[in-house]
Amino acid sequence: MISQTSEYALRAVVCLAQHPGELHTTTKIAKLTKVPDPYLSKVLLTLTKHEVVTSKKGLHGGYTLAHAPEKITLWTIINAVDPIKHINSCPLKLKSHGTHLCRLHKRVNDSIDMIEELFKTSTIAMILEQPTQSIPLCESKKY
Amino acid sequence: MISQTSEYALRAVVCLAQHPGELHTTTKIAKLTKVPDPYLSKVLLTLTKHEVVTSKKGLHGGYTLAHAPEKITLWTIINAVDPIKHINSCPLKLKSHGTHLCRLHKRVNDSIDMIEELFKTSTIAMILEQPTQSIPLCESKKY
DNA sequence: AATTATAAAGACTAACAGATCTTAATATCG
DNA sequence: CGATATTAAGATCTGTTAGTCTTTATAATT
Repeated sequence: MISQTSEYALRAVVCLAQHPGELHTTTKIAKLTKVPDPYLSKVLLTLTKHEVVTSKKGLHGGYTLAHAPEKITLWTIINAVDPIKHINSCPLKLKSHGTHLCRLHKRVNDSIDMIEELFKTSTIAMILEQPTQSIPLCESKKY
Repeated sequence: MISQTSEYALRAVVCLAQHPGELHTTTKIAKLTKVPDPYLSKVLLTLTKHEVVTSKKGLHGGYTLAHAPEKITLWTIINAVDPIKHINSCPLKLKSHGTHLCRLHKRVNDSIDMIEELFKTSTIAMILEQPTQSIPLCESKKY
């Protein structure tokens, strides 16, 4: 339902949010999030371009969040790496439907709208809010 | 968000539902739904195996719905060709999370649950209910 | 029985997402 | 300045999904 890339991006951002202000190298994030290191570097590059995270090059460089966790939604992240596609016009290209979807495509698109809305109203801060039994990315109860 | 294959399957079933009782060949459905003919035959095969449609071989054969449109939901169809995968346990395989998801994966899985629920409560009969401005698959107002 | 139209099945190809590897650019530190 | 650790960028490999093609099995008609 959501792509592997999106899942990885979410993990990376959550990881950075758990250590506010600190710079993390790709390798470190990769280990903490269990994402393949070289692939993660691509994902982080995309997140940088979309200004979800900021990067610092060179020795002692790394990544950090570009904004406060309250300002970053799941949608921001997903949309950066793998944008949600809405059905804006008839997939069959029927002229008479045009932008006025039939019930079938309306219904499918409604579900997409619904998910997008949920993601837009879910901030990283909410994800980090204590306490639940499981802490994102962490094996124990502390992080 | 939903796969191309699912979209094709939905179209095919809607198409059959619009002509109740009639047998349709793959080629005919392909034309009406604008789906590539040889690929559609694969999709229809899957739908047959999941008893969404029934097939009749040989001369004057074809496909028809296996059940009344009221009994077939969008979920039935999507689940047959491209099942919705839920997050049942921690994608990072963290032992302490196990089946108890953290907030991140809970939130993502909630969205999947939500979509599934919408699809489960959407029948083909509802899709065909008259009238809206656009009739599924049809260019004009008549079918 | 022969012919024909059809679904079923499987082999093959193409495109794309996911994942890896290599090199270049850049910043820090001694 | 030179060495080093890091991101940036791009080339390449791989596996999956989408799409095509060919052959086989089956049923109806003549």
